[in-house]
Amino acid sequence: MNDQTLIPLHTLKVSCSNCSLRELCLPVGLNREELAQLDAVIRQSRRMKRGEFLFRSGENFKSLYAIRTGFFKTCVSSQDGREQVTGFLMSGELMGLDGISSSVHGCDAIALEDSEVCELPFSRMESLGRDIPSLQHHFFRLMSREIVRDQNVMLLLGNMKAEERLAAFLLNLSQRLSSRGFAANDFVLRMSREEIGSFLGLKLETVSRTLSKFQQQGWIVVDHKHIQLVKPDSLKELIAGCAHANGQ
Amino acid sequence: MNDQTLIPLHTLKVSCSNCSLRELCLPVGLNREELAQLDAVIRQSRRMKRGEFLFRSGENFKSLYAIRTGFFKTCVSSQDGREQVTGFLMSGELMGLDGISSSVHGCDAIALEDSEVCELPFSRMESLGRDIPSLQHHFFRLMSREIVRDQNVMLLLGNMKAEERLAAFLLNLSQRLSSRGFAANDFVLRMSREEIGSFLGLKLETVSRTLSKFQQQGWIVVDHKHIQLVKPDSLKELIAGCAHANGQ
DNA sequence: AAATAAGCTTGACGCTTGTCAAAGCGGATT
DNA sequence: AATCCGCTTTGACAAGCGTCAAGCTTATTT
Repeated sequence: MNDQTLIPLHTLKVSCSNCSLRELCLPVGLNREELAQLDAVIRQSRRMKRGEFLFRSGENFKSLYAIRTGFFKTCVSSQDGREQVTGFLMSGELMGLDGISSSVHGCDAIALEDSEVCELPFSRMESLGRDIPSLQHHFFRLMSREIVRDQNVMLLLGNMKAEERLAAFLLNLSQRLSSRGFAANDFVLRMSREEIGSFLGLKLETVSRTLSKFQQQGWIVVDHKHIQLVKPDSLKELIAGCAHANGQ
Repeated sequence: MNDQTLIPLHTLKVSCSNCSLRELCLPVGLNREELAQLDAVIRQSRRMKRGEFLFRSGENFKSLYAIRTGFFKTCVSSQDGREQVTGFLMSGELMGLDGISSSVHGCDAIALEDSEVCELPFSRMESLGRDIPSLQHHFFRLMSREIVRDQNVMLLLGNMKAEERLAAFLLNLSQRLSSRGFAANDFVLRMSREEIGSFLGLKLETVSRTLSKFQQQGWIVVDHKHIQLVKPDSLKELIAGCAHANGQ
């Protein structure tokens, strides 16, 4: 349900020298001068350890963050300690868009593995957008894409049963990983069963049971966090009829 | 969960001559020339009958629509006929933001009562934004606000029980109506029980039963679509601890 | 005005999922 | 290498909500 990358990452060389994120999540089609302007605005990348907060709900919003490498979750927490995971994000995806509306971050962003992000100071990106129309348009598209993603999650949470939710979740991960050049049917989950459950509106026991059920049916192989999709088509059948549920 | 109005509507006179929506959902702080530019871009208002589609999922996206008067729902429909209502929208609120990402509308927008909307051609708004920074910033804020709203709905669907969902729903409607100058505790629902249920991830019978339960407890009075909140504080207690659930 | 349809309420029942509990496993730490 | 702790799995049971069905009210049609 989350893929904000416009160009396939594996087709590009990532320049590690100065963390210019334009290869990762910014549009192609800029001329040399525009790229130079962009480079001047994008800050050095920041390295993060697993478990570290990139930002917290309530902090002042100044920047968007693009994931260079690694894996994050975003979540809103309630006063009594319950947390709702609102997304799992991987390389090339953007975090912090919800902070623009009130100049305060509306969620926490937490690294689920050692990661590297690029900081995009928003007000400078905004003014750069006025000089570079295609950049401005790209930001509107990114924000709209986030809205579409969220609506798909609403569909999932409002209409689907546990098995359908988990199938949609696995297929979405698979699709996003494969678009980044990783194996589509063999991957390692970066999040716990509890975090999956929070995202899908299920309890961790239900997640565990449902994964076991898929395995018993020979559709997947579960070895702790290592997942293999043996019969992805069976998973797809499960969510056939649930439009849009299979990611974008 | 949805209030995209930046200035209280009831403090403003709505100029009915030419549907300039700037009073409704566009920012204050523009000078005379900027307002003239805006007026040139905003199209005549369009009147709609109850049940009419403003746009449909899959249609080409060209414009955003601001509600001048009336009430809408937006929903995504699945292939097998199930529908998920993704929002209920009232005057001053904006529809169509999800279409920017792919140039195709991602949901249906349907009038729930006779309504009037203003069309905002997006590409012209986009270029106008480059000339008027505060307008550009306002659009980013509107889109971000929609993301925050959607995340709150995810929290509702993922974490809350039927009673909590319905309490949050009623209080959110109440708050948005009162910010428009209507009574906060006495209003008429424009949507059916089934549509409420679709939005809240519940079946219509559960919506009906839960409303009856609230009434039995003396918290509300239900007379078909006419709702009175007798003890709104009791509803608020119900969702205390569900952060952000009470709208923005 | 009668007839029909659509929406709403309420009850009985069953399924899905949550809750509580116990035990297994693996990774981290010392 | 041994111990501890967190995560996961699995079972038994309960609760909440969905499903099915009947009857009701209101709105629409003829």
